[in-house]
Amino acid sequence: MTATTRSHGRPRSEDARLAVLHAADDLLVQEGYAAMTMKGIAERAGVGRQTVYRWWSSKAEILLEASAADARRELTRPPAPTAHQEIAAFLAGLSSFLTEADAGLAYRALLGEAQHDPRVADLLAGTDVLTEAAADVIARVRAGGLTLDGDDRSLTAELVGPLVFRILSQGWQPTAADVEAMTQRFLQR
Amino acid sequence: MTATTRSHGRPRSEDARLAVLHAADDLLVQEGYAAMTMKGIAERAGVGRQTVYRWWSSKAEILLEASAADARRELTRPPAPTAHQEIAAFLAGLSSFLTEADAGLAYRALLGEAQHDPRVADLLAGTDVLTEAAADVIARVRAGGLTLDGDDRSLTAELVGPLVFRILSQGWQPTAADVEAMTQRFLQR
Amino acid sequence: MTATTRSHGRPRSEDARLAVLHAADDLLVQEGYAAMTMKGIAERAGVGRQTVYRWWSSKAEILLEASAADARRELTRPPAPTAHQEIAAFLAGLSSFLTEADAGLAYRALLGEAQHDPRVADLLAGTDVLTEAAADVIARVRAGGLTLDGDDRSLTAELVGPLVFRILSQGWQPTAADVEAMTQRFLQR
Amino acid sequence: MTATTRSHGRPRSEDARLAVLHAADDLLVQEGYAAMTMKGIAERAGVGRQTVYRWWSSKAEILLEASAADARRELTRPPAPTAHQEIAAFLAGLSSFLTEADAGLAYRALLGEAQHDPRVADLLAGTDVLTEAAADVIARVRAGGLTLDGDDRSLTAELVGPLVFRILSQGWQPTAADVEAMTQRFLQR
DNA sequence: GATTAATCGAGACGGTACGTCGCGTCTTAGT
DNA sequence: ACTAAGACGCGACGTACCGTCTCGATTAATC
Repeated sequence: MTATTRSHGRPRSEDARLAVLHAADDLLVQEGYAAMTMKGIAERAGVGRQTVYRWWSSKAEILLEASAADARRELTRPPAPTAHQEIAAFLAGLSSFLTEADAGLAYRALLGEAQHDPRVADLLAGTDVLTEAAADVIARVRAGGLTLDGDDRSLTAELVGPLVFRILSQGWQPTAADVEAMTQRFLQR
Repeated sequence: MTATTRSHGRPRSEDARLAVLHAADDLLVQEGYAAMTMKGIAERAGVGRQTVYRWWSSKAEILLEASAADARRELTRPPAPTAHQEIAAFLAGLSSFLTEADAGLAYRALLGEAQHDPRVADLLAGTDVLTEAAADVIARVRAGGLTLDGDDRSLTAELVGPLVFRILSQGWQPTAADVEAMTQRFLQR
Repeated sequence: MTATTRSHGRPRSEDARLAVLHAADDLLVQEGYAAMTMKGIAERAGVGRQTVYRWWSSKAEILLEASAADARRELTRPPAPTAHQEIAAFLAGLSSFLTEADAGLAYRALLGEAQHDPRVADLLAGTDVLTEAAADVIARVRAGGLTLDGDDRSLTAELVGPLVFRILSQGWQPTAADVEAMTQRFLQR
Repeated sequence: MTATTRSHGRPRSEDARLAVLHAADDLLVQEGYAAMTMKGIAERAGVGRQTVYRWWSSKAEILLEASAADARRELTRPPAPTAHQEIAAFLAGLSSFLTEADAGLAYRALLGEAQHDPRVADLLAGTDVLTEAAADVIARVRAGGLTLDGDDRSLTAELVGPLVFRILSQGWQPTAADVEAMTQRFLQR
């Protein structure tokens, strides 16, 4: 498919691409969101500014590309024997993802930006890693024999919504007991 | 308390204060978050920029002051006879608040900014109108005789979290049937 | 006249104005015309870029304001007893002005830029210090009793044109003898 | 000499060379000096940028090559019977060359650039078409029997300097009467 | 005819200046 | 003391052009 677009000209530099993604991630983690400017990213990456603008149209796109793979990996847990363990492990992972992981910081920044900028909202609505990961867990639990009524969308929202809301709005840091309680509540239906 | 500090000199202008609050709200609603700059607010309010900085230290403070009262009013519903109606009315109101109301737009903007800026996060953690309104509803339902196990924080998060998450992350527009389903799910415990 | 425009707001900073003019002159002399960028001027002057753009619309305007007074001073010679001495002194001064003086470098840069940019051409056509200085000399010589036929414009062009042309196009460095010869030629009419 | 260095490999494309020269000229005339960029020339010529840089090291070189032949042709007049006619025709031609002709525009641009850039100054000092054409006229007039004292350089500068200076510095548009007057002045020695 | 080598077009690369905009501060005159 | 006005130093914005560097494709002279 990309082979059809084989054109002349110097090919895109993979080095530059990776340098930009790493620079964006580093800036976000080390200097904070405000310091993650297009100019700053380009300079830290040792890349021309035009090169950044040529391939990404906003900070959000860079951040999404920089963090999506990490986020997916960090939100994925090996299968557990029981539904309870499955859910509990997922919620614990989600909690540390949102409060500690670099990719989680990026996810929160993206979700935040989406409230300001409709273009980012569209971007995020297309590929929401968090919802995807939750849907996977739901599917695995169902495959394990447990009956859960409700459509997938609703269930994923019920699984992650309460935890995400408390973290986003109150900066909550859930304890192991909190996670256990949430797990029981979720399965109590 | 301000009365004790009555000093001589020109008193603070209430006109200027209201003009700033209205200008901020108008800009957010009509021009979007990006256009809601300190400079723009001052100009639209017909107010000196220093006057803005003298009384508010950030856009978030202005927005909070401009929208908190409206948000509280819009999220408050008259008591309903049954717990089911109570919850359903609240969720319906919350849904339209977040997707249609000006104050809801402001709330989302604040929640978004809080993911980028710790100072805004603190501001919001102190007075989260959404959590407060949900806690009121929970209290009313309990006063109505229904037993709900779980602490208030957990219950409010379970009440609003799923809906809020789907709206924030996917731009969801819940239908009446969706609200009814969520209500039943919440009460099914 | 400016008193009528007395308005509110912080008044223009004379420090900033002078810093910009000196920075422009320094850059031109020390680093060359190519280094005399708006950005470079602002940085060397320790001034915001907006401040430069607020008061001058182009490098040419800055350069004109920075060099006009110096140019006028350097092209003005004390009255001499004879017409021959008057002309010779002026041509010698003009020669060193164009080939050595900082203000002369600025004048050449402006004249050069005028060939590229009609706006600079208009600027220069309005106040050409070189023509003015030559006209003064012509007037003094006439006041001294010498009859010179031809209108002022033509005479000034005949006085300075040959010398200027050779300097601009060939980078000529006239000797004392060259100046003497030009003087005799000019008066030989 | 280039013939001896005939190596194998693809030979230089004459099409590309002409396309570049025409593109440069077109851009200067139609869009102005500021639009005559290396990038713009290459694009308009339908030529790779490297091809331009391979054969010319600056815009000035392109412009010189693009305009020199035209300039020479336009400044050359057929011999006239009298010295007066010879000079008058040359000055009239020079006037229209500088104020109307495309090649004249290129010449002025080069002369202007030479005031900013020493490399262009050297380029122009080597082959100044205007001085050459004037020298030819002087030579013809002398061959016609008229005695003109002064070396060639001085005479050519006296012939063209006044006119060129007024055009370059004031944007003068000489009339036929002006040219006639200049002619008489020049021959009045 | 196959190989070789310099050229061609295209276009991405790291840089840097452009002119604008918003930041938060400051300095006026006026109320 | 507070107000509106507006200039200040600062720095990011997104764009344009700089001159260089790969690419695949051409085009002769040489093998």
